[in-house]
Amino acid sequence: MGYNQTAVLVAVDCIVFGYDGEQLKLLLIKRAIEPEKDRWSLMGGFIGDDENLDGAAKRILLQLTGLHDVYLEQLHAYGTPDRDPIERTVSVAYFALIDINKYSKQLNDQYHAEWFKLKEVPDLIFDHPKMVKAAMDKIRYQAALHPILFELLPKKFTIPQLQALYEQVYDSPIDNRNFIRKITASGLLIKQAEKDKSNSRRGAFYFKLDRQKHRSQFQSFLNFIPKSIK
Amino acid sequence: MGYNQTAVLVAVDCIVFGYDGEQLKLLLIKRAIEPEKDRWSLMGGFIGDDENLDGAAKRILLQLTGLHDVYLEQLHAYGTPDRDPIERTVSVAYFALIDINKYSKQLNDQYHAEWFKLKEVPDLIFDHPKMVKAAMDKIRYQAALHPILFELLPKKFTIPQLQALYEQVYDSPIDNRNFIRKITASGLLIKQAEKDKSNSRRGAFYFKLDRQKHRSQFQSFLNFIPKSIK
DNA sequence: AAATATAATCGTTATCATAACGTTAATTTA
DNA sequence: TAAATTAACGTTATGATAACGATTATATTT
Repeated sequence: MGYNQTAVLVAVDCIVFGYDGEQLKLLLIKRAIEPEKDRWSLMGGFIGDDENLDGAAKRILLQLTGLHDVYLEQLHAYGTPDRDPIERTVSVAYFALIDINKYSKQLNDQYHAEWFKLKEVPDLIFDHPKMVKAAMDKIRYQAALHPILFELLPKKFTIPQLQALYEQVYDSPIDNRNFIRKITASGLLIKQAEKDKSNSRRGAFYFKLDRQKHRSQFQSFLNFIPKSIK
Repeated sequence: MGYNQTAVLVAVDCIVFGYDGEQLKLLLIKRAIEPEKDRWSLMGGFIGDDENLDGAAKRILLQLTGLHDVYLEQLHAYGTPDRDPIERTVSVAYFALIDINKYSKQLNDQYHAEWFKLKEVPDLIFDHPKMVKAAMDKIRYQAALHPILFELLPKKFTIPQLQALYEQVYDSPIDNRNFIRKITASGLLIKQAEKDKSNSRRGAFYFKLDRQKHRSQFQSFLNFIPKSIK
């Protein structure tokens, strides 16, 4: 029975991005097993017998963050024969975007997970650096055309927070006046009465995302970033 | 030794698109083995022990078309547990864009390969219909932003051929005068002295792709399709 | 009370991309 | 020679956008 072919392990690795309103960060764990024990690594795991790839990614993300209903997207499959020195493993990478404030696990829990600023990511095992770079490239590409970055924000957020997020994703300053105009023109935001006064004297209004419009306009190729960046 | 996990088969499936100057087509084979023997299928195969995923896709494409140096891009990994009824197989799908005229194998060779017009694709096995749809969606997305469709054309081609290709990809008519302007403004084409007189009385000039510019402008988010389609 | 820091609003302009449509040119067939 | 067919060039109005300037609001610090 079967095709009489060499079977290999299939794993899923998750590149988890989070934003705390100020800094865009990457979630890493300290690898618990040999080889490369105690080095920093993406969270991953092998697929289960009754699980599809998306399901495996969801499960791993739940284990790592305690969160259901996270924005998750398949990135790329990696299959160089020697990418794992112990046993041949094909890895399907996923990236996730979450609101750090929702992150419910204790840091330094069983996985010794930690958030790293994007510019301070440590050395990673295997081909994980390549995965992280590919994920950032994809997010930049996607965010230029679709409103995905809202997935990183809490339910209520301010425009300065939103703008800082875009500026970090593109590592580039954005004109505040044009940014506001474009964002408000998109109709995606609903202004709240309340203000966030933690970061300024005047205070910045909170906004909520119009989920209805977000869904319906997701494919509309909105350009939220200035051309000069492209 | 090893991680003591259940191993599965990993295959690569290729969605091969071709253009003959008139029709955009999909290359399919008649499956030679059980299950689903003699039904139409994408060309696929299992990864070799010393092969990475891209390498496996290249090898399969060479077997099927006789071509090296084909435009090939990873599309998506599919891993539903029962997608292959015989043995669990994770498949990494790739799509390829080739000039049909370069296709060097005899049709009805050992794989019983045949070209099908996109609107006349037969029933396919397993989740191959999903893969074909995903590939078309991705090509439409990519072609709206990058000049990938040139990969489908021969060295020398005419503007009417190019336009017909875009019209088929987007299943939508395009204004010829605006199309020409946009294409010429891109600077990607080099006009030849010779004309193709097979399809019209006046004859259409041949053009060649400026490979240098094609490479350097590939990331420049050119919009070759009218907004109305988006 | 004045200075200050951040948020938000309103406005201007030059440039560019684009859709929609009209017109002319070249060539072969009837 | 006229008709038919396809290719190629031209015009214009509209909208998006980047890059600026200027002003107002708010509450804290000096």
